[in-house]
Amino acid sequence: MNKQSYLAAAERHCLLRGCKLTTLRRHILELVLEHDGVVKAYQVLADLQRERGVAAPPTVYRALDFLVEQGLLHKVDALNGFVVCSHFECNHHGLILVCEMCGRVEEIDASHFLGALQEVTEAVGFESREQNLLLTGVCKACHA
Amino acid sequence: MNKQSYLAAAERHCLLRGCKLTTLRRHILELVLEHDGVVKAYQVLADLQRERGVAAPPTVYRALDFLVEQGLLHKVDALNGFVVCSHFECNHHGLILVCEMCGRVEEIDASHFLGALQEVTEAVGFESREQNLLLTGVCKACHA
DNA sequence: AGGCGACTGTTATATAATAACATAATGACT
DNA sequence: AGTCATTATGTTATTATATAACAGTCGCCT
Repeated sequence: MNKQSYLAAAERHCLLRGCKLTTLRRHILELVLEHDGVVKAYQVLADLQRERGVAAPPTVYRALDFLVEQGLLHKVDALNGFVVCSHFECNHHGLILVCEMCGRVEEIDASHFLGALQEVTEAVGFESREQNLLLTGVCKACHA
Repeated sequence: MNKQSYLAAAERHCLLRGCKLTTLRRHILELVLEHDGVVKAYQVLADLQRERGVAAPPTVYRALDFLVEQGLLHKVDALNGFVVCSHFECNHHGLILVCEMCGRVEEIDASHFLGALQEVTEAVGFESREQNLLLTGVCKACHA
């Protein structure tokens, strides 16, 4: 999916959910899209400053948090970063594979798995929040 | 397992692996054991300072990194914290459940599961590092 | 117009982690 | 014992990540 159609889909997605993809938020989303794979908040901040002059951390963090909340981005805790979600429209449980070498990200659907996972945790009385799982490793390209 | 036998087991573990559980590292491990669940590096630092006077972040981080490397602790990225590993002796693939309410941690074995997960990732040519998975949610006690 | 709610701007600060270099302890070898 | 290399720890400073708190703005509703 190219950036334009992604952004259009994101617009629709927000409309459906009754939330506002404002100019700023859309701008931040575009900045994230400019990069392959995982992007850091302060990288986005730098990009924003380059295009717009001054900008402070909260501006970026608030927008990123919004985008995560709407399912448009995932937060990658292990790397203190963010990555675009490629299947925000389907109700999915993604498994996010992050390459340690190149930083690129692959998101595969693992709904059946994570469903089973949920059963395991429920067996011990633990109610896990819906979330995406993340694995780090080495991708096909870098592994060769 | 109580703290004393845990520490004794940790000693053995390190001996077997040919690495040194020095006084400092052991001390840090004890400090982590003092807490239930997830502990933060700066909390450990504060504990250490209380007992020993001055101490700087690298002292703590280095020890924590060592303990993670030896499998005695897990790093909990989502919370910027650390938690003791309760099964460092068996070669396990743990699934770590962190309660958002109380911060307590439950580690269950999910080897079969994570083995299957590995197959899925290999199918797309991704070689995932051995790692423990972590889920956040609400534990039995807090859920009631 | 006025007021409400949301979004955004701004300043300051809290929290987390590491770089770089100095010193000390350990162990191997002669 | 002496020396050398290696590992571990101490120390200072800095970088990186994230949030608190408050001020201003904008759109929208009545």
